[in-house]
Amino acid sequence: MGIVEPSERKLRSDVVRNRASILEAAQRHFLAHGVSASLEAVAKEAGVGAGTLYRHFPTREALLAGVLQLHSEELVARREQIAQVADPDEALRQWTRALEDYFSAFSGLPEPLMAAAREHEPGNPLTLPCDHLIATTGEFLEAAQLHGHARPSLKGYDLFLLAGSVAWIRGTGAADNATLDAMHTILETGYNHGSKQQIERDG
Amino acid sequence: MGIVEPSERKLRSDVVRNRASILEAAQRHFLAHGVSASLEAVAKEAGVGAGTLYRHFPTREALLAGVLQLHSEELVARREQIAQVADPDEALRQWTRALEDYFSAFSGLPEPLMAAAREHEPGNPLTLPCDHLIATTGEFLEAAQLHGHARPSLKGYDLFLLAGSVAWIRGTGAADNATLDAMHTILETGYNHGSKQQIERDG
DNA sequence: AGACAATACGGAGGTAGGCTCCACATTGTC
DNA sequence: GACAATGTGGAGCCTACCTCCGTATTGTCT
Repeated sequence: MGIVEPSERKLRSDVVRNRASILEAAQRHFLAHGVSASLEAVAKEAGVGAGTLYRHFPTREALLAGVLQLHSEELVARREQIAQVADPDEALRQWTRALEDYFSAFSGLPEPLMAAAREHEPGNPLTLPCDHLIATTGEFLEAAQLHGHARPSLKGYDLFLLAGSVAWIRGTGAADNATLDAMHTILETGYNHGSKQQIERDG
Repeated sequence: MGIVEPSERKLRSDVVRNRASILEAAQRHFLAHGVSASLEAVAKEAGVGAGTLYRHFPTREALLAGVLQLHSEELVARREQIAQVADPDEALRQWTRALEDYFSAFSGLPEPLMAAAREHEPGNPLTLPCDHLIATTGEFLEAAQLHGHARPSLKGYDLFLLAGSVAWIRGTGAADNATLDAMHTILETGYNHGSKQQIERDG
């Protein structure tokens, strides 16, 4: 139906070179200064002008999405691996931890991610990956609800947000490892309770 | 030992007038645009120059602390009221909700608050109120640990951060009421579990 | 190889907000 | 009423975001 035109013209070499250079520099700056890093500094470090950066990535979110592409692929790999786990409760636990790690890649990352999950406009380049993550969370959750101990009333979105909020706390630097452990324990106890009693009754 | 000089000179009338005007305008702008509201806009609305604003409140945190003063007093009143509740679990629940509401006064408020709780430098004017809130949380928590069902391993700081992270989610607008309810349920289940079993065993 | 058209580049420049500084105005006191 | 202390305002500098367009680079076609 639609006219398909896969690379009607060959990509110019400077385009791919600059794009890679920008992504590299952005990754470094986001790591060092969080998602609010100066885009002008990124452009300078990438050796391109501001205009070039904004042509490749019109918004900060677009640049973030580009940098996160690599991380997303890692997360997909981890998903496959976790899907092999027999115990659905343990799988859900591992997935929520993986999600939290993904959110914690850069300080301040949860903010644009949660915003993208909220506003379902197709304009935001982060919306697509977010929806994918929410769906995957829902799959692990449903398995744990059917054959494990996960609270039945929950939705994948709930756990998605919860992972985001813990990642946010991590990003602020306000929580040391002991506090983080406490939060994980509370959360995992909380979302597994409710169905546990039923199972114990049925068993 | 120290030289005490309580109001060596009478406060100038323009000082108190401007201070009040600034706080009023800031309250409005923080409400409307979150804690990142433009301080120049605040100054303009207060009818003062930028210099005056910055002399009264050298940093955004100082201005925030000023605006939060009123809220803090409300929270103290609520604390007194909650302290009357007989059931320590219920008291802890109410206090964490009150804390969360306090954090949710302005969009983006949890960020500077958590930062102030982390860095224990006396320079930050938000550190003092934060420490107070953490201490109060610890008191309610200890009561619930001794005579209720609260998990023994927890610290007041853990629940403080948890309340902050839920408030942060609220501020993003990513969570509707159903999701917020789910998060509260998970959290309250989670921080009450662990001791519950001991009590049931003892009972 | 050379020329041409399409495409991309870069940085100047406009906008906005944070924060400082100091000539001037206001205020309390004597 | 005069004087010293104190406060005021906004001009001005800085940093960052983002756009625009004259110029440079690249791929293609002959």
